[in-house]
Amino acid sequence: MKKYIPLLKRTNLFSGVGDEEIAAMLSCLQASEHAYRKGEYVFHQGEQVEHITILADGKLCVQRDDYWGNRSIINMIDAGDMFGEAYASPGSGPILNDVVAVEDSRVIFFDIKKVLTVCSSACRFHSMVVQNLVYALSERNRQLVQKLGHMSKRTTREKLISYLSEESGRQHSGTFVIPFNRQQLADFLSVDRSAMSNELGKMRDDGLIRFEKNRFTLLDSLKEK
Amino acid sequence: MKKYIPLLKRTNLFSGVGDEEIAAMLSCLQASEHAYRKGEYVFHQGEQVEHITILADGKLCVQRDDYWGNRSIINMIDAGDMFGEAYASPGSGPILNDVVAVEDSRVIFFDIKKVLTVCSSACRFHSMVVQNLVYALSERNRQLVQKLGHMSKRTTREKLISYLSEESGRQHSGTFVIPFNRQQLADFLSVDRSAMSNELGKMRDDGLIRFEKNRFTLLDSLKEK
DNA sequence: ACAAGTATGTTGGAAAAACAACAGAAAGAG
DNA sequence: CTCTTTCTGTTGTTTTTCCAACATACTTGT
Repeated sequence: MKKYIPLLKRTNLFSGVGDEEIAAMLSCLQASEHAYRKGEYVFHQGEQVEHITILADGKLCVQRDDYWGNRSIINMIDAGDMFGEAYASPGSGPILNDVVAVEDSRVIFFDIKKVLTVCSSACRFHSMVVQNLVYALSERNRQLVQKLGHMSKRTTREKLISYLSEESGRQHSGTFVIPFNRQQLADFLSVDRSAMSNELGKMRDDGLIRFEKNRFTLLDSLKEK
Repeated sequence: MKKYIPLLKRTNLFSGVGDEEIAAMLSCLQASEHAYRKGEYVFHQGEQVEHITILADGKLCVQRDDYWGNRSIINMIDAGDMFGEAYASPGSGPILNDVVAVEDSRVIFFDIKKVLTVCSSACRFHSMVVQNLVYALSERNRQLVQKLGHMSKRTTREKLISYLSEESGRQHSGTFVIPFNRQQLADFLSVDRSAMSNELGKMRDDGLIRFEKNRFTLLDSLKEK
């Protein structure tokens, strides 16, 4: 597990914690790892989650398929991101989504109870981890509210503008890469893929955006809106 | 401020903390209060939030109006609920929503930095409050994901079923009261009010639900879906 | 290089939502 | 109580999305 220390140092959860402390906490928090092939499930909907996890490598998708097969994507998880933290509270109930590997991935698990129970000795940095957890949770919170902002738009075009504008801001550039293919983007925004593809074409014709594959550029005429 | 101790004891944030400790923390966390008339704003969109707050009395609405005047309601806040906690992290940026009193209300403010900085003396229970904060944040998180679940449904009827089913489950009863009037419910689900009203009528005609004013009943024929 | 599979774009018809306008019911103020 | 305002439901029209089917482009494996 020690090979992950450089990675963990750069995560939100262990931000500000030194190498030795992380090494100590790895056992204290009962860290373990597991590899998943593309398409395998890390968590199934309805499952009781008792670990906070960090994605060491690969890419995961938090999604949910309803009874009729309509897929809804909550978000994508990249290397270094934490997930499962929303189930950190006792009595949180089962997870509402599936978490699926969209690339071959390796995941590090931490015992949720150990994280929340400040241990008596050794882990002087434990309280810092708890504080980092607060930060991460509140950030995730704001992300979800932003996503609600996109989804609350009434038309496909408005949803796209809302999402692409946020992504542009987040990446501090008018040109940026999105972590979705077309079907995934449609599932993320809860619209029909073909209709969305159509709308993207119209937006390009209207001189609002440019794109090839996953690289988008917002044009000035869009900002006047 | 001491008059609020009985109320605070029952909040998520101070759960498990005794009267004396709460009294001590009131000054430690620099608690203050403010009253709002119906229609007044507690927070404006774009404002920098530096307090965690608890609603002592009344009812608030977390909402956002876009450029064209379309209103989107994130959630309602009842007495005893906490809000603003998503802005607990430094560098969280400004709040994305308005928080408006929909009834005359009283709000208690706590300095966010004081909550997160464990003080040296006195507050033995401070770390418990931080832990409570983790629980509250993760619960809010799950709530937001549930709301995303409703909004990701494609038709107004599906959104209504999704929301009403959740509310029924939350209140452990097939008959329950929702905290919205029709316009608010429409803004919450991001649909047109008149179309929603229409759909509710059809659902009643189809024998799926009954309702008068804000009291809804889910009928058995709905559960076969 | 080729074939098979996957991703993206395009179209037309069916279904649903948005919008606008209005009528009746309920709530609140004086 | 009466008047005013707000809330809710209804209808018809317009706009948008959904869906299904297909064509083309791109990937991947061999």
